[in-house]
Amino acid sequence: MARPSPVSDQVRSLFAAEQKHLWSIDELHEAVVGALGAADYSTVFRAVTGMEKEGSIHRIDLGDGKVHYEISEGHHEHIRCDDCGRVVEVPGCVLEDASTSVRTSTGFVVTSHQLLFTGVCPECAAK
Amino acid sequence: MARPSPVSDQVRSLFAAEQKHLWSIDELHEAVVGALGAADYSTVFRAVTGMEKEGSIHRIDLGDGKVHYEISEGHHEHIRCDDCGRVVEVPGCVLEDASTSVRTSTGFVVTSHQLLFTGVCPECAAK
DNA sequence: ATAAATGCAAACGCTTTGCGAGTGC
DNA sequence: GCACTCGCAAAGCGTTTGCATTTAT
Repeated sequence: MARPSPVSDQVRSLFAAEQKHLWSIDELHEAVVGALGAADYSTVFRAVTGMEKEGSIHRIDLGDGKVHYEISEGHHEHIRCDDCGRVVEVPGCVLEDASTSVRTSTGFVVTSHQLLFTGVCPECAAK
Repeated sequence: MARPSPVSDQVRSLFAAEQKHLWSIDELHEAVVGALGAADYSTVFRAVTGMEKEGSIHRIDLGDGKVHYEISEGHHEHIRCDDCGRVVEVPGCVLEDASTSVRTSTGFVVTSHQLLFTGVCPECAAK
């Protein structure tokens, strides 16, 4: 019952690929165009929002006015360079049992979290 | 040399007030209009961006597409209810010495961070 | 006169949606 | 024929900016 969907498929492959883990819709669009020759931004957008509803990817807000998406497996945090804007993944979860302490202090049951460090990357520090 | 600036002053008072610590530009605008009778959104916007440059307030991104601002003193984190969207401040910094561990794992020197928990607030859990 | 604060309106950037056309099944 | 994907274009929405006006010094 499903028709071939080259654009959506390509978006999925991009997320599945190991090279990059954090994508803006724009970057995805560019990559899809590069791979398929042509693709519409809105099609990429719909593929992405579909995947988000499925739960296979989720939004990451880097505070730069653009929405980013990341594959759901392997939760982790990010750190962004104040200078060049580069974003790097912070291996491991820095917040192991913070949720219980948050629960006692606020009464909220923590379901998820998103942490963004900012700092200066080695390259920028070297300048 | 300075002219009276009722709008900017009002914005500053709002941040100085203890009642609310997290403001969207929209909310600030509404509050200023309520207090002064009239004020332009762009004027509030300019007051806010000025304060941000001064360093007296800083942006907080709650991932809802709007920019929020918060007074700089007393760094802390936030938790937002998945259900009703309510945002509550998490007392204390949950990340005491995470920065050194981040530094060893990524090489970045951490200058700041922003953490957003999401969860379910007591009221919504009661439903 | 000068410089600052403000209001108004339009531009902008990115996200989101409506709709019609194309196409496997 | 049907359901689904796609492309195109426009609408939204919040942020940002240009410009003219007002006003205290």
